[in-house]
Amino acid sequence: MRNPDPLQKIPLFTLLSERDRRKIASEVTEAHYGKGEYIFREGDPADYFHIVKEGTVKCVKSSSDGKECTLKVLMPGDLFCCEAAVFDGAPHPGSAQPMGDVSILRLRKKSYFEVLRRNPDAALEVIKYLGQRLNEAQENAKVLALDRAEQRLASLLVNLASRSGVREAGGIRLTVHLTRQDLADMAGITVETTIRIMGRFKRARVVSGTAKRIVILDLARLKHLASTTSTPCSKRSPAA
Amino acid sequence: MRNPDPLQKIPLFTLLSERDRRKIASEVTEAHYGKGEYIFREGDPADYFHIVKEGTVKCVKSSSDGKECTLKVLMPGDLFCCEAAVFDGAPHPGSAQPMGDVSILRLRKKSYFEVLRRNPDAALEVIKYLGQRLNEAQENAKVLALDRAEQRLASLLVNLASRSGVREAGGIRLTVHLTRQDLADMAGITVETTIRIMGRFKRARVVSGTAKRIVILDLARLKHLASTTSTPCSKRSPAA
DNA sequence: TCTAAAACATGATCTAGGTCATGTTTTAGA
DNA sequence: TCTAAAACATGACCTAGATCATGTTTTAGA
Repeated sequence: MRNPDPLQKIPLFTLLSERDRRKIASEVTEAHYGKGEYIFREGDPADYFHIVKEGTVKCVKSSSDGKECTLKVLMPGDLFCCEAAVFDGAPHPGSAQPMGDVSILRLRKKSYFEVLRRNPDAALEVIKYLGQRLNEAQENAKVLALDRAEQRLASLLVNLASRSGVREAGGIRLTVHLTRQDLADMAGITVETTIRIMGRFKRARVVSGTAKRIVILDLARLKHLASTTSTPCSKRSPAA
Repeated sequence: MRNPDPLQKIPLFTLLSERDRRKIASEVTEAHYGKGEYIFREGDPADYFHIVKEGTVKCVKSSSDGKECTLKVLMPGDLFCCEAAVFDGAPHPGSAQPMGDVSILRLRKKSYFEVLRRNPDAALEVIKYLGQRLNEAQENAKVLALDRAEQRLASLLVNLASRSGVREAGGIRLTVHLTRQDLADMAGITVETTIRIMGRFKRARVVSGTAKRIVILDLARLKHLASTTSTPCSKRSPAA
């Protein structure tokens, strides 16, 4: 049984005319990937838009000397490769890797642009979306440029809580599964440092759990830790 | 004597119909700022697009504990505040400061969006532009996350060379005037470190000069320094 | 259920680059 | 042209966090 309009719920497609959306939908193809594979690699030609249908995907960039950083973790509904897809002929500036089993919808970017030309409201929506992404990217750059490890990790967890957190007895659980290594790659620090800081957070009852089940116990405290260098977590006693 | 169509040469406006461009032009107002002033501050309401007409402007973000980082230096023709301007009602996520005397054109964002709705090609152009900016921002984040001070500074200088460099006998001179502090704020390092590294670059005949006159003498070498951690500048002898 | 491979954890160093202190040089404006 | 304020420069020191080394615990799949 095929979904007649798989794009209806994806923000960037809802504003299209129904006719155009159907047209686009008929051109969308679905693909599946597993851990260890690449959806695309840095330098590959960028002819498609990608949409996460199920699972999570990470956008990765690597430096010339082998190190990697994760720019963003994408969840169902997120559109990706938008950075590259807007250039004509330019290759992907980063890679996309599944973090487990995922299904991806892909759409030839040429088709999408044609349709956007006929749907100005949708085009403005895309402008808005890119503006938000740009904003996030710059906020991220600020954190990387100015904050120290503990603050970076705290900021990251706060962001993740709002993007993938579900309320639960005693805290906010992250639905994305992130190992310490994943967190490290996102915060621009090493695994060891991440483990140590997460250990402190744990002892202070700010977060709990590992990869499969990370729970934010004290969001307020975490926000505070993200925004000040003056009271690092280590200095405080583990809750009276 | 007033320029009848000041927007004609600005990339994001050339694709508008002449009629719309004139309409927009009639709504554009010009403003002047001097050193030490703010064009807008973080948190201010963002109702306008801004275009640099003359001079240079820097986009700045500051962390909660006072430190500042410079996200980008904007030159004549650059459009800014695009990050914020796309949200409805959201405030500016950063400040804009002139780096000397500047003239700025400002345009109510509502007007621009109305016009974009009627000019799909121009809207796609904006999408493209934002995609590029997003790309730059992510590239920047990568550098901040993975590279060390020397590489960051080298990358920065390479970028500046391509954005504001003019060929000159013996090298590429930067038309923007940047103090060591400015470079530091862009690279996410301290002034002292910047001065020391620039000193090394100078001794190695890779760059020369200060603020008013920075010249890149050896772009190839600089590119190499930007992309590898294995042969830092200090280790090499200052050219045989 | 067992087992190998991930993931998590912790301690012992080491160092890039931050911080502080104290000049010198350049620049701008009176 | 003089002078105060920026900007540039350099040394001494110190720490956050990287690196390396060596476990333990958890997870997945046979």
